[in-house]
Amino acid sequence: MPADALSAVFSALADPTRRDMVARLTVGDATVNELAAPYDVSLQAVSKHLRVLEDAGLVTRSRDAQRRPVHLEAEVFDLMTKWIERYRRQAEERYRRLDDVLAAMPDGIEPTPPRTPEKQTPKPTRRGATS
Amino acid sequence: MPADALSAVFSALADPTRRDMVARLTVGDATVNELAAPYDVSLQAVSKHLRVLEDAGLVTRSRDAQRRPVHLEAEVFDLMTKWIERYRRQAEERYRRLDDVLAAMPDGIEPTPPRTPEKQTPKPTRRGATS
DNA sequence: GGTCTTATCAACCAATTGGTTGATTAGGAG
DNA sequence: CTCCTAATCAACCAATTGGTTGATAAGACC
Repeated sequence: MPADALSAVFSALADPTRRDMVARLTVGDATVNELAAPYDVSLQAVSKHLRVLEDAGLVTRSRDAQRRPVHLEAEVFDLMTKWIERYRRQAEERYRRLDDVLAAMPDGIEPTPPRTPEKQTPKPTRRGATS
Repeated sequence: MPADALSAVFSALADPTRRDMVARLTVGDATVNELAAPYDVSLQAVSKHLRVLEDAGLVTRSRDAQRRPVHLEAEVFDLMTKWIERYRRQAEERYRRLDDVLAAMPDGIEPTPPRTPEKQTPKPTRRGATS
């Protein structure tokens, strides 16, 4: 039940069984029983997994008599993809720039290392944990 | 400590503080103290977060006197991206096909709904949980 | 040598998680 | 109405998680 959406999605997919169910659902909607079939766990456990996926917005459930077909909401993937790509690109960009600097550098001079040496932010008390 | 790499990565990024640290590290390597500065938690807590990120292969730590600079390993992102893209594409492909079928359909006939109606897999006992 | 800084290890704690079993709801079939 | 099927709710349990404090290790500084 993490408040923010991104945490919920990552957390939901951190479980191999749940990832497996998502994979299964790309093939088409399925009932809880159908989803449970491959796994050696109780139906209730599967039900719980589905709730996690639902809370994360990865699946929705509709109604068909006493069955509750589960449907994959692929759009949520975009949330993750965006987050990942953003920082991946940023990190790669950084290396590219660093490589350029090193390449352009005449041998023997000190390059001001990329380790962010400057500020040390004294940071107030903190130990008492205000929140 | 999930055994499989993908679970470890997803799990590591399921925490907003840890995602934040990853974001910070795209700018450049940092020491534990530098990483801890923005957060209102103990240094030990940050140390633990870093261990989770390290176990997931998202960061590595080197040595610089008594400092342990943390370095982002952006390649691991690919693991996730691959998994996500695979199933996202699969899901989108499925809808595309479904749309085609519906579009090609003359009005008024029963389209065999996309809800995977066929097999019901009797599945043996199961309730006793063998593993 | 002592002491300050940087960081980890160790024990503990409350909350969450993934699983269980048992009871219950909801709807179709006899 | 009674029974069967599909699924959820509820209570419980062990393991994991994110946090804490206290002690310790490893170097630099004087």
